[in-house]
Order: sequence, then C-alpha cells, then structure tokens
Amino acid sequence: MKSALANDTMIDEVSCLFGALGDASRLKILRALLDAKEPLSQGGVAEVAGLSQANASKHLACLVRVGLVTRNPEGNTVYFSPILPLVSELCDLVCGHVSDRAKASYRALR
Amino acid sequence: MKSALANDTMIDEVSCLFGALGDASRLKILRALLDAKEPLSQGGVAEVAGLSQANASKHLACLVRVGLVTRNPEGNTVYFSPILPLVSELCDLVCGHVSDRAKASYRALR
DNA sequence: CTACTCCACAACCAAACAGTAATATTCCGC
DNA sequence: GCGGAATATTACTGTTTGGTTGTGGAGTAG
Repeated sequence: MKSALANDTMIDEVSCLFGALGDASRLKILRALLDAKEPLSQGGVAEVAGLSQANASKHLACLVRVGLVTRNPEGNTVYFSPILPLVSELCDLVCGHVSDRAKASYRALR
Repeated sequence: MKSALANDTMIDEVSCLFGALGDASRLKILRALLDAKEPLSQGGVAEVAGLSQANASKHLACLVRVGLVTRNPEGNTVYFSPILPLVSELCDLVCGHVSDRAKASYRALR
C-alpha cells in the first residue's frame, strides 16, 4: 500500500506539524508541559522553558494551531496541555533514534 | 519519569531531525522513497518528487545528515533508502493525527 | 581521449522565521 | 470606577533557509 502521505494537502499539513516540532524553543515548551503532569499557564511555561512572555505566547499559539497542544482559558489565565499520547510518542521515537545513532557513532570510534 | 527530551543537546538534535521533516519538499522525497519499495537514485527521487537536481541533492543531504535516509553510492549513481521503521512510523502517527483532526473539525461544522 | 551521465557544491536572491520591545486587551480584586 | 496581573498583538531586526543557476568532479561507455 501507499504511504500515509497521500496527497499534497496532507504533505502541507504534516510539514506544518513537523515544522512546529523543529524548533528548540517549542521543544522546550513541550518538555515543560510533559514533565509537569498538569496543565501549565502561559507564564508557567515561559518560566520553565526560559522564554520571554511574548515569545512563549507566539510559540504556544503555533503549537495550538497545528494541534499539538490544547488551550484552556480560565478566567484571566490560559492553561496549556500537550496532546497525549501523540506528543510523547513522537518525542520518544525520535529521542530513541538520536541516542541510538549517538551510541553507534561512539562505538565506531573505538 | 522525565520526558525523553533530557538535556539541551538532545533538544537540539531532535529539533534538527523534526526540522528536516518540516518541509514539503523533503516529505515528498520521503514519500517517494517509501512508495518505491527499493532504493532510488538521486535522479529518480528528483523526478518522482518533482524537484530540480540541485534541490533534491541538497534536501537528500539534509535527510542523510539527520539520519532519516541512508546513502549508498554504486559506481556513478547514488542510491537512497529511508530508515525503517522510523520514518514510516513518524509519518503514520502524524498523518493519523492530521486526518483525525480534519474529521473532527468537519463533524463540528454540521 | 572524448563525450556523456550523475551528482556535489558555491554563490546568490527572496521569503520565512525567531526574538525583542512596546503596546493593546481582558480579567480580577479592591 | 482604578490598578494590576496574564495574555495577545504589532512592528521591527537579524538570521536562517528554500530554490535557482552555474560550475566542477567523478565515474562510465565508446
């Protein structure tokens, strides 16, 4: 059977989603949300991830837009949560591959 | 336990890998490699994906650099293959999520 | 050696993007 | 109402990046 990348609109959507994951600041945000077992306010995210307020706002908007994070306003503050298990599975897959590659290249040097 | 995004070098590596996936041309290359059940030459990739020769060369180099594609020269031509099952799993995960979201937003309009 | 094919690389341009600073806006407590 | 806290948005800047064109090198057949 054909790959899941059926048509070109799917290609565009998927590239947007992967593109959202392809930035260190946004990954720090996702790490903050994954490590905290509860929703975080935007301020909390910014503090844990080490980003300015405006910067965190922009990156969170991006993650919400592509559907990796949910946005939940309560009164004055907005709480964000990662989409599970999608986000953790993606990170685990890629992290596993990265450390495997690192191990292999380490062994190759001995 | 903590997320797999342990430290900042891991964040950088992972963002590079996701960034490589976050481009429509590179996804078309991966689709070409996944659909063809055999290694493709660079020219074959460029033709199937609809890219110029130089462009395909650059994108393929990017995919090889982050470890999503293997490079296998034979005589004058270079053959490329996707890293399985990593690439197909990542695409399937994200494609599934994208079509689920599309279905949900469709239902929400009725 | 010549001609041809396949690929890599450099230089360049235009578009996209991350980050910042400053300024709204919305909500809450007083 | 007023002031403050939390978030969104705008304008701007510097950097990055995708695409093209052109060129050069490596391999192969004649």
